[in-house]
Amino acid sequence: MSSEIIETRTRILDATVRMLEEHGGRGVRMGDIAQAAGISRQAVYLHFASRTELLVAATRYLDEILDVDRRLAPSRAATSGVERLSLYIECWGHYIPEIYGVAKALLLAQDTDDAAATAWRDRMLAMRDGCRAAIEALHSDGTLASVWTPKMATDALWTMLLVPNWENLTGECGWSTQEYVRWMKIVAERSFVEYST
Amino acid sequence: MSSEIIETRTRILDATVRMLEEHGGRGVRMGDIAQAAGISRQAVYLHFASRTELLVAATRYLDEILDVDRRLAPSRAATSGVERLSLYIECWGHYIPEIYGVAKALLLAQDTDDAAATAWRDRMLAMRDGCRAAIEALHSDGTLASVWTPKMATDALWTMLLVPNWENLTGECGWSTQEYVRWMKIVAERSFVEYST
DNA sequence: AGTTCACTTGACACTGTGTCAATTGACACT
DNA sequence: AGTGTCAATTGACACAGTGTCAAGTGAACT
Repeated sequence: MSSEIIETRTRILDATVRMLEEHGGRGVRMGDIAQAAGISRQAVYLHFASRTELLVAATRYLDEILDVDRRLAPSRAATSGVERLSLYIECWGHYIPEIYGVAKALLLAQDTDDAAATAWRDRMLAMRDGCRAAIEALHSDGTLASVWTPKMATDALWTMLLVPNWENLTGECGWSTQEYVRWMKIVAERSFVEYST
Repeated sequence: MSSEIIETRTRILDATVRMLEEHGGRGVRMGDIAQAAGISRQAVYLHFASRTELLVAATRYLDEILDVDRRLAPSRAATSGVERLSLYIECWGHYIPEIYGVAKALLLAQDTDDAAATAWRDRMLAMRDGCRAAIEALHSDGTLASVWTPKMATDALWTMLLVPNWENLTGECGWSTQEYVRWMKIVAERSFVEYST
């Protein structure tokens, strides 16, 4: 019976991820998710106290499925700062499209819900750590361009990698994920790596 | 009497701009604006058919007051591509904080309203033209870095200049507008201008 | 005196979230 | 067989904010 609880919860999370993915994170209501999970709208509230809580849980659930840690391993194993920067961008750039639906929904929920704003911020701060690590690696290699302090370079790189930029380039500009990754690498290397080698 | 119509309309627009500026574009309701303008909520609808229409009108009104064209003159008068790029960033970077409240409100309205999305997109496309002009200027100077096509460089510069980036750097990272402008100039020059001169 | 027009007041429809209460149906324990 | 538990169901409702509608007020123009 306790396995049934888990099962329904999982079915809701699956439905949430699927629906958000399908609709680009926009206009998916609690009732739609419930319907997709084959239960009543009210039953969703037996497992998640609010829409935001569901979205946050879906984010975590998706992270688990996609195995973020494994994906980040190559970047962590890099032997130079330049390589680390490049591999981190590669990893994140391919990750965004996979989480986009859920991420967008959380991003939109921010406007009306403080809990959603906090959850999103936390998530982005975790991503910032990766940026910091890459910049630190450059710094200790002595290859961080001298115009930057590590803190400022981290902020700048972090901001560039934020979801809305990916959204604009792939949506409005019609870029592919490949092109996005290539762009980010070029901009980041030219901006943060000292020319002279 | 026709001057009274205009007066009330203007009073509403003034109130809208003021309220949005004060509250960072968030959580300002039709009733709040009406109250600030000294009229009833319903009276606002006598002048603007919807919240979105009011926001769009407020944007135009603010553009008029701030005299965008005059501000852009120095950048248009630049004698080199590099100078034009730098002056355009300077201009836009100082413009964002002045329009932020209204811009944010329109940005938020996008989620629920297609008309708002279109209005915002148009606005951003106008800004993109400035980016294109700067990149073209580099290109015809022969100083556009060879990794870029003009179209891709335009997309990339445009995306970097988008409001959410300014928002993250000044909000989350605590940068001043000065620092933001300095950052953008450094990143843009290093990214788009050929080193060798 | 009568018309026009901006504006007011008050009521209401609509949407989506979240809550509450009463009910059903399956399973487990005795 | 009888009882309790618990997930889930149904239906109703509160709440917020936008937008609509109808009737009424008051000042200016003719």
